Parts: sequence; structure tokens; C-alpha cells
Amino acid sequence: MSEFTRNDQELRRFEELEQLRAAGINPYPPVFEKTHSSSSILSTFSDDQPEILNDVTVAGRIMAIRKMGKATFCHIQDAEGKIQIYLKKDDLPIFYEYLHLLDIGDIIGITGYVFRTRTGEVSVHARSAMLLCKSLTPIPIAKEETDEHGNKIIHDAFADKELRYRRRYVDLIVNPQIRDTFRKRSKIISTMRRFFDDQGWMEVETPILQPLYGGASARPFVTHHNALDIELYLRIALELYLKRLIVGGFEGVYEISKNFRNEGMDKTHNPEFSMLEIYIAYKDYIWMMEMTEQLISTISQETNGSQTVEINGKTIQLAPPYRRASMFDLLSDATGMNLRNLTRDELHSAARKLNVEVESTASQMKILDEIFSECVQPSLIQPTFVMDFPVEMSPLAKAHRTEPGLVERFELYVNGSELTNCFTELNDPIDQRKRLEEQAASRADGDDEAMTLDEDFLYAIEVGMPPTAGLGIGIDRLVMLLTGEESIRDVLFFPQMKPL
RNA sequence: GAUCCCGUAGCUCAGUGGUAGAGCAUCUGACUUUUAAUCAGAGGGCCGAUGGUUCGAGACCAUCCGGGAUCACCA
Repeated sequence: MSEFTRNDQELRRFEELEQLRAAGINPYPPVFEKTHSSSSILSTFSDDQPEILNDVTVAGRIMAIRKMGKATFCHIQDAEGKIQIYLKKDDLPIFYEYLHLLDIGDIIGITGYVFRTRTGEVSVHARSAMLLCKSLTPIPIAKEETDEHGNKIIHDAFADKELRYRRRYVDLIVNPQIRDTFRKRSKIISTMRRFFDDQGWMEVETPILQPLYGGASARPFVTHHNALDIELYLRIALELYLKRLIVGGFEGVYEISKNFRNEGMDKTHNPEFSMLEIYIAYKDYIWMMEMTEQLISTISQETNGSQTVEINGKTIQLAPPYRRASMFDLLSDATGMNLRNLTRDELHSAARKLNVEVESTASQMKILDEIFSECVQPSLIQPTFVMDFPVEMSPLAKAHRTEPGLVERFELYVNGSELTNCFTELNDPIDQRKRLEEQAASRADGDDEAMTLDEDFLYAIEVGMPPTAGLGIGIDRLVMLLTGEESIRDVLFFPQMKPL
């Protein structure tokens, strides 16, 4: 980036690097053996028995230097936090000679004993010190102050959102509190895996590059395979391949992986995003509701040590059971109208009465969806299973066992947004073909998000899939819920950005 | 795609028509338990880009580029 226009601070660091090399110091040694982390020292230290920590070796990035002539204090930051280092010229005659060549951002290793300073901070008094990595470009310096009320004040924080996303590695150094979000993300996914593995369900991998895409309504990314000279699509969902594996005889399979959708970006959409999909043979969506409750509450407990989360002053209760309500009951509760089995014209006039704006060309499903999004969805703060959708909205879900025109499907809403999607999977090959042919027809009519007709998938369903329940969870949104982050960009290390 | 806001030093920001500023960071000096260390001094800028108005533009106008927020699209 600044490859050709180094600023004065960078140029000076290059000079320092040469001086260090000239002095016989390797600025990039290959290995360093730590014995302690910053947090382990801080939690172990005892004023009564300081000798317990008489010989510790720590390493980290220099975040602050306070030089006082023949003694210097600095703070180093490692994966777990910061600790103060006390460097005294008398104890480190050689290291102290080139201390002036070190900067904030450099990584050093220290061996010494732990003590408490006069002002009360547990610190490492260095007996030896060495440079582990010379930093050639300055990082923004955030300074923290604690005022008389104990409030933490941060000065000169690295706050430019764009730069923070583009240079996440700097963000992670300078704003280490965001590491917690990503630790939680990792914990959420590992807890999920363990939950499934404990049940004997198998993690699988299916193609990302697909000759046909399906399993959701979305526009795909297109790429090209040179050797075969064909177009390939980046998958928009995992569903159709995972169902093929249920056909193949596995009775519980799941995949946690990226999906790709070629659509707009905003606070809840990134072009690539992480999904869990899981399919369990011989189960239905009622069973899957209970499983989902157990899964979400377990993940919350493991991640936050609690089954409630606070978001914008709202306390959200994630302990089971969750409210269950049919889509049309929720609609009639919210609007005072029965919207089931209405014609398109009737739905248009209902939308007008409700002040819900819809395009004049909107289909029945589109209008229902709009009314639901406007009138019902924002009120679904506590976890709610919204059940039993119109068949036209769900071409891969099984017809409802008692309600004509509906399918056995639920979406779990929490804090006003959709978190999961589930159905009793359609395994009637005749019905499945009919539904996908209808999709193909609306596709031919210009709906470029309607599903494509995947003959091989239909063949698999004809071979025969046992009764099966399937569940999808948007991992990023789950992470947002459990970390309180309001933008998907804040739960992705490297959100999609426009190229510079 | 629409509307609003933003773009000035490495970072955070001030500067509403008259010689480019502050704090931190950086450099020099002092200081052997400091902690936003302190004290004394110094360097650092194509004010996002281009065009215009003006005697004079960082500021006003236009266009463009980049970003943010809200909305629309999108599950």
C-alpha cells in the first residue's frame, strides 16, 4: 500500500532495522519459548508469595513505552491481555543500549520476576529481554485513562470503520475487546459441532462449485471451469446435496459452511456467509423445534454462561420452551384480518388497509410476506417458532399433514429477525417434481430467483428418501444475537469491501 | 438505486472567505517504580480528485471518487 510512499515514521523504522542488524541483532528470530501469558501472571500473583513467579518468560507486542532515563516501563500485549514490563539499565546493559531502536508495535520477549510496583501494578522486572519482531509500520495508538469514577476513557481510538474492516489485523491489535466477539463466534461453532457429534450425526462436505444451484431463492455467483469449459455456480444453499446423502443411507448429516449469494450488502447480508444445515431421518419439524430449543439454549449457555441475552435494553430469554404460533394466526392477531386463502386482489386491498406498500405486480406470496415483515416480524422479540407457511413459499417442504395449502415448516424469529428455517422435508417424488416444475415456470416468466429444475435431485428423491427433518441456521446472525453486535460486518473477520 | 452525513498530520479531531492548527504518536535532551508519565525543544500536510466562483478557497458551487447511516432491493 505504502510500498512506494513511505512516511517519515516508516522510513525511520527501516533505518532502525538496519542499525539493529548492524549491531548483530536478529530482528526476526525463529522461535521463542514462553512460560506464561499476561493473564496467567496477573491471576497467579500473590503479594504474600511473590517468589512463586520468580522466573517467568512472557512475550507480546509493545503497546506503550514510558522511558525515564535509566529505567523504562512498557506494556506488552499478548493473546490474553496486557502486562507491564519494568526494564532497568543496570539489569539489562546490552538490551538497554538498543532500547531506543524499539517502537510501539514491536514484539519482544522478557524473562524476569514478577513484583508489584509502588503504584500497585503487577509487573515483570526483566532480567533479560530480546526483540522478537521489528514492526516497520506504525499502528494507531489508543490510550486508556481511568477517571476518578472508575470509568475507562479511551483516547485516539482507531475508530474509522472502513479501515478497521480493511485492516482487521490492526483492529484486533488496537481494539482487543473485539477479539471476544470472534472467540465467541468460534465457541458457538465448536459447541454446535459437539452438540451434533454427541448425537452421532456426521459432519460432511458437499460441493461448493455446482453445475446447478438450488435449495434457496437467490441469485448465484457464476464462475468458469476451464478444463470442462462449463459454467459453475457457487452454492447458494447446502440442502439438495445433503438430502442426497440421506437418500444414500446416512441418517443424520450436517454441514457448516459458506454459502454465496449475489445480492445486496447491508447490516445483515454479506455476499458470503456461514450456514449450518442439518438433516435427520425419520424426524419431523415438531421434533426439530425441540432440538432447536436445546441447541440454541446450550450454545448460549456455553458461550455466554447464561440463557438470556441483553440487546438494546431488552432481555431475551433463550431457555426452552419457545413460543409456537402459526403464521396465519400471527397475521390475524396483528392485523385483525384472516388473510388465509385470499385472492391476489383481496390481499392487495388488505395491504392497502394496513398501509403496507407493495408493488402492484406483487404475487400473493409476496404480499403476505410484506405484511408479515411489517406487521408481525418486529414484534417477535422473544424466540418464536412461526409455523406452517403457504405451500407456494416453500417448494422443498412437505405438505402439511392436516392443513391443506400449507407446508410443515417453521422459522425461528428472535429479536425481530429470522434465525433458522426448518421443514419436514418433501420426499414425495411426484409432489416434488410438480413443485419444481412450477418454480421452473415462474423462472421462465422472469423470476430469476426461482429455483432451477435439478433432474438428478429429483432422481434421488425417486430412489426414495425416508421421512426427514431439515434445519438451517444462519451462523452469522446467531453470532450477532449472542454477541449483541448489530452489523454482520462486526462478526466477520474480513467482511466484503469494495476493492480500493 | 434514493436521501442525508463525512473525507484536513501516522491516529482522533478543530478550523464557516484572508500566512494550515491541537492532543496523542514521531525526533532531540532531562529523568532508575512510571502508567493518558512529566518537563524543554523539533520535524511532519497536493486539506479525497477535477473544474468553477473570487483579488484570494481547506471553507462557496458543480462533477467525480471513497466511506458511513437510513430506505429500497434481497430471506
